Amino acid sequence: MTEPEPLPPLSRGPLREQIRRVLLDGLVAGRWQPGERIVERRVAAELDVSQAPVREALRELEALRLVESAPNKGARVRDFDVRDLRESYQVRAVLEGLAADLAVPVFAGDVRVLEEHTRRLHQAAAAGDVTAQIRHAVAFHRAIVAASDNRLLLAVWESLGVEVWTTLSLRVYRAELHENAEDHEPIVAAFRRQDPRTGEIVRDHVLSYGLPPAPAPDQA
Amino acid sequence: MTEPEPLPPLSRGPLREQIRRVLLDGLVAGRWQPGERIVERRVAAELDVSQAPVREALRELEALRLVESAPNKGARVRDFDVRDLRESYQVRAVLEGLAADLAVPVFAGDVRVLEEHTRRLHQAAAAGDVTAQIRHAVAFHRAIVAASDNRLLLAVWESLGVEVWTTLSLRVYRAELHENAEDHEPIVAAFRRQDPRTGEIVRDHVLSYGLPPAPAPDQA
DNA sequence: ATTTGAGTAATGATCGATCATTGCGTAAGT
DNA sequence: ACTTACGCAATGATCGATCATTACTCAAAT
Repeated sequence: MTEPEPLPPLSRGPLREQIRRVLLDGLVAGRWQPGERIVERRVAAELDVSQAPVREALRELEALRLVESAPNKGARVRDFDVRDLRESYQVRAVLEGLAADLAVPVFAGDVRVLEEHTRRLHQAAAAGDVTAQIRHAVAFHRAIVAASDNRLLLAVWESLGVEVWTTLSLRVYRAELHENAEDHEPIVAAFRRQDPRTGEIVRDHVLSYGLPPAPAPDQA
Repeated sequence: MTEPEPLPPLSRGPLREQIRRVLLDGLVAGRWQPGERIVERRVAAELDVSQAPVREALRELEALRLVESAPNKGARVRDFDVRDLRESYQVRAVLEGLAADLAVPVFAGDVRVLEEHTRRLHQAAAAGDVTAQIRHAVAFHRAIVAASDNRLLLAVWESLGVEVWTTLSLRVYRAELHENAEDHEPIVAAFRRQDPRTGEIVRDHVLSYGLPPAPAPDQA
């Protein structure tokens, strides 16, 4: 088995997953506006599939809180607001704070993985690739959660849909991109020296994302 | 509209919800054992419904991590272990800790709701009704999370399925029932005096649930 | 003009049937 | 005996059609 890529699988995975991706892309691209309905049959016809897998895909989007639905009412795109972002960062902060505390002994000072993510984040920033910046910043945070060795914690964190929400927050109301590489250095350093306050540091780092655009620091 | 109860609705709500309840009850009652498969068609035939709503109900159980499934493999009852409980309490601890901090100014010292839950918990304990104990203890914790006024936090907490998991943990391996009423008094008191350490107190309280049976306290 | 209610189109919820994958038993081949 | 390939039953995934609820139109009644 030395073949690197057998062939680009024309249709990989269950249908519902492909549909979910299409819907996700559509939401991120703004094809459906907030408040707009997503009609199961219309999507099904458009993708030339039946209603069933579309339903299932919509359920997954509902779990990500990207759409909301009531019985016999169907799904509609959620109308995001700043409150959603604040709530998200509050929850992320405590989750990732816990993850960091749990991850410190797991990393055991070996932070090469985190350094690699930071490096790519730097590269993306230098190239001005916002999408890649988000992707690598999220990967950085995810690596911490994954290292916590708490499966539930990882599952809950994934259910927040951090990458999609971050992307959307940039699109919907042109929020600032907080994820700059420098901010992650202190975190890497904390893990490197196995600082008992690493959780606290990570928590405050995430929490700072949800804060107003950063007050002018030129006043003592 | 003064009629108190028009009629006990013979079949309320969407089918999938009724089915979900049946499956939940079955799991809690031990009708399906850990590791056992739950076959969509068999359940459908047994309840005289079609496969579709059963599928949807199973998806919800999967979200509660009560069953696990892989594509084309179907669902099977998860094989819970102590690790699951430990993970659950760790996550609950930070979530409810955050909720408590957010809820302090919301309660503003008015803890009548929490007192009521505590009172009922006492009653249930006195009556030896374990199920009611769990129900009221969970309601107590849920009240704190609900008071946090963070919708995402509440949604994430609900997704943990605390009540079902607590009940199951008693059934599967006869875990101890930690939820005794006295333990909740310090929490109520902290909210009453709006203690800035309330979050910390709640966090430690929840975390203590996941600890071993409590070491003998007779040694200084 | 406003309200009420029948009628209807749109669409979610559910159904019964079919397609496709998996698991497993069985037998030929070594 | 062990391995491999074939065939079949079980079952998840998907489909096309039907049922049931909702949202809406519009006209008659007030």
